[in-house]
Amino acid sequence: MSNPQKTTVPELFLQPYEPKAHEEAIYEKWEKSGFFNPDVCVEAGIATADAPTFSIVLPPPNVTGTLHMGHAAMLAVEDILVRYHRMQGKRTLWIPGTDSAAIATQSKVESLIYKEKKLTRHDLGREELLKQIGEFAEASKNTIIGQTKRMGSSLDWSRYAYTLDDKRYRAVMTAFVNMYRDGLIYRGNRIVNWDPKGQTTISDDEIVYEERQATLYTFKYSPDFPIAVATTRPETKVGDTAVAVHPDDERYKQYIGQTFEFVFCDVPVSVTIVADSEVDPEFGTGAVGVTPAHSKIDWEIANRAHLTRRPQVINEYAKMSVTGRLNGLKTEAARVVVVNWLKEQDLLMAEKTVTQNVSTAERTGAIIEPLPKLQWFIAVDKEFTITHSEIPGVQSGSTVTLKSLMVKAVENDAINIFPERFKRVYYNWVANLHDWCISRQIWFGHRIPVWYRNDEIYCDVKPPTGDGWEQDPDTLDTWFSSGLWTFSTLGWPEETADLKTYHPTAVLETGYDIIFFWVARMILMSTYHLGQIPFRNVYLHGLVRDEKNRKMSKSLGNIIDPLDLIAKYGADAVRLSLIIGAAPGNDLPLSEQSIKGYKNFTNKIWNVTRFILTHTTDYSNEPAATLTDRDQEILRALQDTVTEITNDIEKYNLHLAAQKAYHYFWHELADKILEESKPVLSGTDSAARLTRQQVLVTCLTTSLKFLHPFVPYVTETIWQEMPSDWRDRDFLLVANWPTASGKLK
RNA sequence: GUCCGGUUAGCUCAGCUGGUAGAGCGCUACAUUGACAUUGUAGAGGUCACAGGUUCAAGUCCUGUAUCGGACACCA
Repeated sequence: MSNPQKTTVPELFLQPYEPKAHEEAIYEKWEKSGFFNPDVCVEAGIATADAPTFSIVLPPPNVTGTLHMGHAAMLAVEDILVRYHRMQGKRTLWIPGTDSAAIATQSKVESLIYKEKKLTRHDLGREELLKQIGEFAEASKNTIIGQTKRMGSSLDWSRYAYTLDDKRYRAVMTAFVNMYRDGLIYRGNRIVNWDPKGQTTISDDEIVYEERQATLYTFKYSPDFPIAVATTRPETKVGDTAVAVHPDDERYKQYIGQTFEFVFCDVPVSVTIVADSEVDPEFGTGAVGVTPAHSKIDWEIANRAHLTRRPQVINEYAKMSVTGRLNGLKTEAARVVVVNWLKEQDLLMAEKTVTQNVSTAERTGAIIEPLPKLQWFIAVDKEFTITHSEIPGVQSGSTVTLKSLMVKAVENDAINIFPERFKRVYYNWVANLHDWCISRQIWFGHRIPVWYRNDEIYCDVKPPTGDGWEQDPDTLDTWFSSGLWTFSTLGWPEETADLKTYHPTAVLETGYDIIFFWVARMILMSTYHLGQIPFRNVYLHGLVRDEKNRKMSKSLGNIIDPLDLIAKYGADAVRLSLIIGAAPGNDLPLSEQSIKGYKNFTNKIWNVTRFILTHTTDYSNEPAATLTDRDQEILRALQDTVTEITNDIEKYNLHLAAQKAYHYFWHELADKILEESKPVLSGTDSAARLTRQQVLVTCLTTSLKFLHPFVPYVTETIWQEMPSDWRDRDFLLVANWPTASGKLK
């Protein structure tokens, strides 16, 4: 028979729970345990060597500064998933990393240097600028890692990756070379989005459309020109080479094929009338002035009409480069000059105010100037043979395009998206996708592995031998390397054990605003390079807004620093506030008051523990008398709660799971069960007293387990203080998740 | 133009496969040196935007209307 162990209530429970006093120490203990690393868990027998795996790569924060609430939400969601699956005994891996974020970081550092020293990157030179950016990135990286740890994130730091480190560099170079050899990366002279302020090309996704008022001018090129055209940009008309009309338009049919020569505002211009069925005869005059060098659509019209002459009349600084009075003027100034000239010549027929969407660069705010440039592109519509495919619905050896791979991976439910409605958004984007311009005229990033010598071109991971080779000066779009992230972090292109074990990853969790930039590109890269999907599930969280439901922004001054909140209320409370009430894909307003409420909850857990410890100093876990009816009822309710929470987590309804865990613990266990247990515990029926003690201990340990993914710090702090025979493992971090059926202990 | 989402308690939002509504904060009254005032008990407060429809039964499914918001595309 057992000797009831005599325990005492640890002293720290006599004080209210103070997160600050415990959180950092607990995180250190976790790190020291090594259990964030699945290899250690296997060695320690916590996970079996053949246990199922669960892996997530952390969306790497940019090394541009510090973490914001969006990052905090992301970390909370991912950590909950990871902790849950780790407790399920899976080989669970969550890989941390940071992103060099090419343009974002370079422009930030450039502006800092300019503010301090009034120096530009050209004053510093490539090497010096890169050195300073490197230092900035390093400092920023350390800040971010520190903040990430404060949130309680159980990341395997031994596998930390940085997009510019040596391993990732190799991956990026290899990816480029492979795609180049398959003909999927090509160099082409095409209209690109040129950012005159940033002096670089940008992708379609880095454009922000701004609605502005503009004037639509209808005019004739010269007095004897037979067709009037309309434009909001008269200054570009000096670069026109054609007027396109619909082939069936009776008004203009007779002119098709004719060429007209004239001088337009000092510039000699030659315009041919061409037929193009894309032209809408109902719109405007039914005729389009074609400026092939300064409009994507016009470039394509010129292609279809086989027009080879495409004079560039605007340069990289958004200034005119032509003969005559317009030369050297900025486009806006040139527009005024041209309009005045049209008026003088009596060629202007109408002016109309219209609202139009102006393309601006997301990063610099400059108005995008479409320019023809020799750049590197990824061909998304080009057919090729996929040698190896594990993608459902795609046979090895079949003919595919990158676009078709991107569609198939989602279409066949190989990849699930939560919430599902974003699938449509995804398809929509893929359908509208054009060849992706991947070269950037900035210095910070992965330099393109291509060298030139006279007419020779060399592309390989390693530089060519011999003299006279010059490397392409451009770097790659940051999303090129980000697209490789699920497998570059696992050691690709080496065939590592990690890659075999943890890819495809289980979940990709990120904000819905980043689905195109990143999610789509990871699918592209992974299906092409590995013949695998990058992840089985996509969980999209919403934007964190302030309590008035406004976006957090610098200009509104409503940015909340997660670290301030953690200092005030503890990481657990911050995590709960970012989960409860936040359905996937929906924005969530963050109010400090609710965080305060959740801090109270952590104290509630603390005090329930204290109560149970106080009443179980003579506790014995020997099976004694049979459970009372009420005891059994309590255990059944506990069982049901475990089942519901487990199901909700499995379905990625973390907000429901957290809500239920919270509600059960406070309003069932604390408010009802504890209250009604008081007379039992102080009563004379010793058998009933003993079984109730056992039931309460079961309720507590089980609750700590299912609460742990949500509020890891307070639950682990308590776990560490509990009598050892109440625990199945020394760390709650790796304790066994309560089973949904069977006995609870 | 195409697509999508919201409209539920004073505020901010949950509510999965349909069964006479929930949380946090706020409000009212009472209690309390008793695990916890970072508290407890009780309570007020909602015709779940509106109108039709399906159903024994509809915030929950269907149709339409209003209104707010978002994404994408874009024509000169």
